[in-house]
Amino acid sequence: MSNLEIAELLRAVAASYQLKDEEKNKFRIIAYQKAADAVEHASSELKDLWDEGKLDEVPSVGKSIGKHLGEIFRRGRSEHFEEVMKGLPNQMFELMAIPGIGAKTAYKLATELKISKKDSVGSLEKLAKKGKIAQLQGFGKDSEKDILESIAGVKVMVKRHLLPYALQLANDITDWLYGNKLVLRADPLGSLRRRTSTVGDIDIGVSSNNPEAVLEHFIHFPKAQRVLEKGERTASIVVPGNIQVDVMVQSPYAYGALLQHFTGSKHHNIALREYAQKKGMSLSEYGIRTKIQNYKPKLKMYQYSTEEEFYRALGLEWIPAELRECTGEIEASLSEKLPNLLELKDIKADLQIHSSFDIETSHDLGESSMREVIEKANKLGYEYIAFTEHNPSQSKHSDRQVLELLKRKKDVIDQLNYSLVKTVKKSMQPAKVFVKKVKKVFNALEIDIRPSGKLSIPDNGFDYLDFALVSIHSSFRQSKKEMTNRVINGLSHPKVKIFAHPTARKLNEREGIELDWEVIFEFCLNEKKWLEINADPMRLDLPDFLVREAVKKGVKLTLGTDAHHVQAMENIQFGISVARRGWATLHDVVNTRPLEEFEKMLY
DNA sequence: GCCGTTTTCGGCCCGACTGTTTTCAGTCG
Repeated sequence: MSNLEIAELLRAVAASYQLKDEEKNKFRIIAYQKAADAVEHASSELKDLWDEGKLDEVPSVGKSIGKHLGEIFRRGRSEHFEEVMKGLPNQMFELMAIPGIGAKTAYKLATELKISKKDSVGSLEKLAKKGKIAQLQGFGKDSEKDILESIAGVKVMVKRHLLPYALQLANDITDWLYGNKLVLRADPLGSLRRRTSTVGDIDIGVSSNNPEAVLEHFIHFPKAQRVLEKGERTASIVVPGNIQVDVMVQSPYAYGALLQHFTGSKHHNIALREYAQKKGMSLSEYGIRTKIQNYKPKLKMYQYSTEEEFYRALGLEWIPAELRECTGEIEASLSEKLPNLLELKDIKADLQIHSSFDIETSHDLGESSMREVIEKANKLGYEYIAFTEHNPSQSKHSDRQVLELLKRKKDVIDQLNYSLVKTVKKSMQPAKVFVKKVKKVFNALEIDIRPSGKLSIPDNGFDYLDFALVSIHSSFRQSKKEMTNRVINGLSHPKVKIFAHPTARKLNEREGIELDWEVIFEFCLNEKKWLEINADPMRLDLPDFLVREAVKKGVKLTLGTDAHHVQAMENIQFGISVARRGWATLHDVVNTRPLEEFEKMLY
């Protein structure tokens, strides 16, 4: 059972309790919902944790739930869960996938209408179209219409959105908002601000003294397909692709509280409020209510215009948005141990770039020339870069031909380096403005690790390289053990320094490979190998939670864009976000080092 | 059912919005 399936099961159990004995113990319901969230966000498979006896490391999974899950892993089912869910129609759990339908509504619909077991959602849709829902007690024409619209939304639901797409959309909306003079500030918040790898909804905070006028303007966003709700302070619309956009307005005096509230994550906010409560404070998007002795309403509301003030009022250092996932950031802030996170300006090189120099590669070649890439690297202020085309395809070449191609590339790069040295010397003439320029380009290669663990170039091919990256591009479904051995073998050559896009995941397309990360981390640490954070928005690989583990262990990281076109070199910002989400500092990332230091680290 | 910076017992985040209601329940973030 996957984590997602377990989370669904726990939610079903929570829903069952909600129907059966809400009054008796409503906190048990919350406990199951919390456990479901925790399981869904867990960074390891629960089955693996259970195997290792580490189930109690998952927060919100305690003795009781842990015992039932153990039973599931051992026997495939839990008697207790079955008992709790007994007598409830299966269809109701499926209907709960429709936004706006919770446990009680789902139960009512499932029991009072003849919902098909096979396709509950489709069946409900048909009945709604016949007007059957509106006839039920407690429902009406409007709720029937809402349900139909929600079902239509579920049907065209697209996968979660990649960061560049979500950022563009958010920018379009804030531009539209700024078209209204009453908007003092508009900021993309939520998961977009936290820079999660993919984004579901778009959340936007607005500072204004006239919320109603601002919301009225917002719902007329030209691309709005329908308005989900509009109140005094918040409104939600749907834009093409069934993407929900939520806007929340706050006065400039209290805007700091809104920024904090709406950035989340949910778990960070809950933890923060629990912490505040112990200090006699209550947090909301309006500010902080604090207990005051001899004060009439007992609680006095304080407003904060900035987030920094808001956190400070709680006795905390401001926490960077990327860290707000309830994974220890509050404790770190409290003890002034927040990491000094990596920043864009720290990066001195891009360590994965594919040029158009044709060495008849096994996978796609880049589209920009080496000259164009160097020019772009100059603009980005880099000190050095690496050309990392794929290895020449093996099937189409003999070893001798591969060596020939590698030599050709080396000759060209040698020439390039020669000309770079000359221009650097020239630019160092006195009285000239010092411009940071690329001083050296490295001759590297991205080499496939074959299923056997062998690399896809002949051994003497390494003579032509400064260093190499290795990566998985085939047979993604090997067992964890096989895959781990394969990768260790692939990393073993002394000139192999970087394990590129280590999980080989493609967001929205395929899961990553299975690896024994403990073994990989250990190997990298001992053998001085580096794990890449691939900044391609489709990859963002190493994923943030593994970056965090690597950083804890002291494993060094590299950032590379995997650019196949100069434009894509700007994606480095997304790699930075992943590094920050993994608590990485400048010291954890190799290509923050100046050229001379980097060269020393290579050998 | 979970959990511990006053606690192994006694708490458990906080508010907005909607529809069907005559004061609130359900859902969501």
